[in-house]
Amino acid sequence: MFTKIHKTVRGRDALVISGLGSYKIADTLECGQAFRYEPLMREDGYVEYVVPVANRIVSVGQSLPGELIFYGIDEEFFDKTAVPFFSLDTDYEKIREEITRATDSQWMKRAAECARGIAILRQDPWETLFSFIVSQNNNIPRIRKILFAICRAYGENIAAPLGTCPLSKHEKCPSDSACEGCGVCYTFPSPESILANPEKMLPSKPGFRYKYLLSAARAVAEGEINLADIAEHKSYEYTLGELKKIKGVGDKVASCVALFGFNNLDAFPIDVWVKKAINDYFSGHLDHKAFGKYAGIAQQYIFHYIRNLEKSAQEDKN
DNA sequence: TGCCAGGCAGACA
DNA sequence: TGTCTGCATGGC
Repeated sequence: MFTKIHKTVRGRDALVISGLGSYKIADTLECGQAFRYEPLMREDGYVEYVVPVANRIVSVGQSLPGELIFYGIDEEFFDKTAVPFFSLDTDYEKIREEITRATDSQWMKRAAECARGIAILRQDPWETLFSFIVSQNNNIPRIRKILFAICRAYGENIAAPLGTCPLSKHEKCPSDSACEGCGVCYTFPSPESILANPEKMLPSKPGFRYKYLLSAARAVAEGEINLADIAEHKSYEYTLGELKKIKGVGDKVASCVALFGFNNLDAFPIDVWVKKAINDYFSGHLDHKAFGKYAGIAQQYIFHYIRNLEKSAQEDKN
């Protein structure tokens, strides 16, 4: 269990959380499960990110694994909202050991070691659903770009009063009136606001996904699927079945939403990267059920590791 | 310049 | 039931 201490860090009031095992905020945010975050600082082993959490701008920094520094949030918001969002109440070190024990594959053991510190966030189900529809046949930088543009088009700026967003002084956010440079400082558009003016999405260039985003907005707004009911049900199979009722949502998107939006840790999304890992390192077959209720976390380790391997190989080539 | 990306639906065999 | 193809667009 973690401990909380209020103190001044880097000249700012902060809530410092210790005892989080190997938790790494950079790997957790940048491992492909979330798209709306913005790195604010990376220097001398210190990283800091700005993340919208439940319509508040949260600034979180880290110098040491297992210790997070939250700026500008009160303890009540931390306990009720930040703890579940960042999954700080889950012992990922124990889960990682369990996953390592469940496999004979040395490659999988290395993947678990490489991904040490990654936690599965508990994101808003609607935002996760919308985001992973955008992710179809797309790359992460472009997914972020599209989502940021859509948030700017529809969302309400939550940086008010002006200057409360740390990004307002950031080079990526040159605006002196509000945070118009990125999508982090905006609320995520509701299904109803999308339906009220769907054409506003078009300048964000969602491409062929436009019709799928509309069908998702319609399904949620008109009650064909009930996200609160799915969250209450807590079963992966039920979540998958409900989400796949939406035109444009297949196994991959539905299982990502189950994992990252509904915390179904047994979900096992198979995308091009995981498929490649299974083909190259598991002789074309991987029984994910061997990882039991943590299959989704094992999947994220595989995704993270294979992408890092490919990235290193590419850097060696250049 | 061309390949590819956290896929999916529809056509066809 | 399984395989193939078109879809929009831009990152690399």
